[in-house]
Amino acid sequence: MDERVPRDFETLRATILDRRETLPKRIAQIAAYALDNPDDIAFGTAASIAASAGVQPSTLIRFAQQLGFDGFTSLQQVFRERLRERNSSYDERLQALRAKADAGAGHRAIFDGFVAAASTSLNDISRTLDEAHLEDAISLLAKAETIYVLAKRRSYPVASYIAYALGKLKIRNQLIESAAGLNAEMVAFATPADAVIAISFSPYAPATIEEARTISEQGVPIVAITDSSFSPLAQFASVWFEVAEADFAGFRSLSATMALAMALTVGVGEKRRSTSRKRKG
Amino acid sequence: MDERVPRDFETLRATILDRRETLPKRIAQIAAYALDNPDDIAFGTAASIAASAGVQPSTLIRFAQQLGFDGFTSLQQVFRERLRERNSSYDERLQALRAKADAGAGHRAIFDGFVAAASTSLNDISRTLDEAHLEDAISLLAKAETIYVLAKRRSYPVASYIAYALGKLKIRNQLIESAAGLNAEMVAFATPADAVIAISFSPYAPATIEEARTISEQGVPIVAITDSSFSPLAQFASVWFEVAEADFAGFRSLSATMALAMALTVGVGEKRRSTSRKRKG
DNA sequence: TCTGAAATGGAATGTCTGCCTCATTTTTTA
DNA sequence: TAAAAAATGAGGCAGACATTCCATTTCAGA
Repeated sequence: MDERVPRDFETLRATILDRRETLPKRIAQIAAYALDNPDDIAFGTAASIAASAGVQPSTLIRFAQQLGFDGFTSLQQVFRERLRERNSSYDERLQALRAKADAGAGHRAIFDGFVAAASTSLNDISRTLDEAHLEDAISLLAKAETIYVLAKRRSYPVASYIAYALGKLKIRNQLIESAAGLNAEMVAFATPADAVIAISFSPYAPATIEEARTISEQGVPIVAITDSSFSPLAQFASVWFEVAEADFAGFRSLSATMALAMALTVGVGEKRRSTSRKRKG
Repeated sequence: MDERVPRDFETLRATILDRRETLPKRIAQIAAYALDNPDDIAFGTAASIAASAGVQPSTLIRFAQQLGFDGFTSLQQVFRERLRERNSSYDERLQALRAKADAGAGHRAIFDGFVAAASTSLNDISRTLDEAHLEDAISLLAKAETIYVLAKRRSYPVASYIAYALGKLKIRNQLIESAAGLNAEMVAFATPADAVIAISFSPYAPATIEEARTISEQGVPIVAITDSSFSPLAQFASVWFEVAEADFAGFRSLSATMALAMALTVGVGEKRRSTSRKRKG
């Protein structure tokens, strides 16, 4: 192997596309197959890949050598590395991006950081979400006459999207925002036949906590989305979800919370539809 | 292999964690290693993995058999499948999840769908974002005296998060919401020394378009986030970004828009800091 | 402490691997 | 068209592979 061997997948890909025209027929056949089915190259054996691509194993090795590798195995490493890297812990990537952004690597690095933070958060919640809690929360909310949505500051965008989605689904809801200063009155309307979605992360907005306390004392069931079991919200909640959002440049991602919020909202919509069908049927 | 063999990685993971306590010492050692280094299991050979984990190859096979597989190779398939799936086009996964949710596969499927939609959107924007546009937009916004943030309905949550973040960064800003009905007056205050971030997706909220038109006629530069070059927002904008958000169950993800919005916000913060440093120095 | 069972280590085994070689076919060049 | 060069196919080989087997150690219960 000389020094010009493509070591990463993108370079390899470019090299192949570049030489495509000049490659012999069978070699080109493999080249096309390799770019179309990179996963097969990564995991298959020379024999199995050759069979899938409709060539002899020896041709596969010649293809690798033509690209400067010393054999099929070296070529395969590049395809494996690609899967590894794509899949590599987002946490590590996030660390690297943070360092890069700190070093002043430009605005693209900041953007990449936010994307990575969002991806990390989605990954995390996807692994940790408790399905039973999800079912419980949806059942609880589906029974409510009015769903109150409670969140301030950083969590407020999520609340506003929930309110928007509930409205679209024609589910009666009330967003409790701080602007108008009428929160106490709004909260007082809630009865045990209603339900609340409350969202708050550390540092917990005192108003959110206070309103949650008041409303829970009125016997209104609460579904909480928060960030740890020590959260003051957790103690008032009938069901609560722990969502760990990764942060970047001092701002936490909302992507995981958003995904959960939308699942709750649409889940309630589905549940209501299927329940009313049953009643009618 | 009987029918209870874990076929997918998550089930396998759960099974291992479940049995962790009851496993023999060496087997447990491998179990821990496998969950910590899944990539090594996927790519390594029985000998190399055993060496890394500090056990004999035969133990590795016993581990696989204890889980119900007929050998190490079968176990390895699960770890390989995991990499394949993770890497497989999110679009395909999303399609599958939509079908699943339509078939009434429960609320977990809905949640997975929103997570996949968010991931797809993040992937897309990561590939397509124009770095030059990002720089232009940040320069433009960094020069503004006041940043007006303009968005309704579905885009409003993004606007509210931008406003929150700008406030945290002590950047003067004004969120133009529909609630108070004072939009016309607010818009009238904007001068060419200010700037606007406008966000709107199809179907474009008429109010957003109208306000954007008015404000651009006043000579105020606009940074737009929208979903196609046919968007009416694009024609008023000095810089505009095309963001394609995947949708699920009728609701589009906001994750890509959020990431871009935060990059703009924090980018402006950074730029202001470095500019003021230069002025002082 | 003794005894049987379970767990472990390590070498032996037969299969399958990648790669080389050489005969044959196809393409290029004069 | 003939000769040379390149490309291809297919069989064979050495080595690496997963797996099995058996001797030894560790553990549990009486």
